[in-house]
Amino acid sequence: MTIDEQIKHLRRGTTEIISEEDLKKKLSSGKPLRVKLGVDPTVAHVTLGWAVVLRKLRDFQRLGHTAVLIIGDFTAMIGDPSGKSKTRPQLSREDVMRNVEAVSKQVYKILDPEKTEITYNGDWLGKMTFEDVIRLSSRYTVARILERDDFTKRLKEQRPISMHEILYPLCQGYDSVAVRSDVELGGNDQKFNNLVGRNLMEQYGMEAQVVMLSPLLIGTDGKEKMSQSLGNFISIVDTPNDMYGKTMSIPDELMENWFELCTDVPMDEVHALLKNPEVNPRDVKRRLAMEIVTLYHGAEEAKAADDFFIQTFSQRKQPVEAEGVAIPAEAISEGAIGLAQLITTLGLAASNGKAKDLMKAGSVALDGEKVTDLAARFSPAELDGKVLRVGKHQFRKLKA
RNA sequence: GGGUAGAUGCCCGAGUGGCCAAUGGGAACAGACUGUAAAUCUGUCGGCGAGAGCCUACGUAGGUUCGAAUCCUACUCUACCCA
Repeated sequence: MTIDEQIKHLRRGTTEIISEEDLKKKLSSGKPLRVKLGVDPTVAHVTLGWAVVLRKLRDFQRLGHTAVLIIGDFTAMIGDPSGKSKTRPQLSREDVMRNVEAVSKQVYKILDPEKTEITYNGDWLGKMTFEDVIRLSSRYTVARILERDDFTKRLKEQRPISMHEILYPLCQGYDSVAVRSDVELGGNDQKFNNLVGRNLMEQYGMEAQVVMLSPLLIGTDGKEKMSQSLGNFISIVDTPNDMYGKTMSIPDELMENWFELCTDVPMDEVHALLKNPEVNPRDVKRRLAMEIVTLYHGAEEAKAADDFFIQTFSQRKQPVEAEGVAIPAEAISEGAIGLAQLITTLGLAASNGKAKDLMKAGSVALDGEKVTDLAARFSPAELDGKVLRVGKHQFRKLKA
């Protein structure tokens, strides 16, 4: 691939490259670049939104470059103020470590472990003395920090900005210095932080990193950016059916964006599909869902998820194979089982009250027959082999 | 250091002695409709309970009262203004 072809390829799913000239220069040098990505361990899942940048990172790896993942174990204790109108709660060390463990496994579903370096920014940030911190802070001015959108906004709205939040961009910027990054990837909301990295590197006499920004993926609610705190996310370790189903639930308008950011389908093809009046939008979305499931679970699972969806949602049939579960002992009292208890203990509803609400609403069925009698009780033998449906989505084959 | 305002359910936000498990909006969940979604309409939306009902909740701890989210006292926390 020529340099221009490489750049064209890398440009997919980015909104801004600062600067493309610099990137070209670095790529032309022929040496493997160190491509930095900061990982925020405040969450326990790699979401599709996050996968956008991870996939970009993988693109670099395929071109022979090194991925430098920085686990922000230290910065997580501050909480990135990006895009937040509120001060974030600070996480405890244990929470952070638990997340790191979960996340670092998931990351390799996308990245090539051979070309990945994992570092923890606590290794350098945690060792700084207060004097070091003061020296670092002296390299930046308050005015420049406050330029940041979210700070400006909060200031104007008279909402609080804590001192530690002001230090956040400096910490992240210093990470770039510490790992000597050539390129830093990030979501659009990271622009400010990443640019601070560029500035600081120059201050420390290094060549400034190139900053590549990707748009934020809108979540399944179609409104907010995908994030775990909002619950509008798809995890890359979701089951194929979940992943597929959640994808099908996104608003139509999001499809193009999701194709670009979450799949490798050529955009010409996507546009053709979307423009063709003969094609049912539902089927375009099925294609999208299949592509996504294929990436994380393989083509076979994707096909199965598609079949499952068509049967249970479009045709409203019971799935051929519902997930089997044993009837938990806690649900049985005096030899019989109340459905509400069963639903709750299986985790299909948050409480008995909720389970009963669902029954009243007619959304609970056994083998296709609605059960609305709240007092009804069943013996384990009666339930054995039956398929319990709760809502449209959830099916369980019961085993006594 | 001085002053002012405030802390209510997932979020916002009403309530200012009994009619309050707490108006309203949003979110969420379910039902109908449908092309999957969206939109729309309907219902639900603290816990336990088949139900009657019981329990727990309005920053924390006490107090007044037959009765408090509402009054009093102390405390904690937050924001803003002045220095």
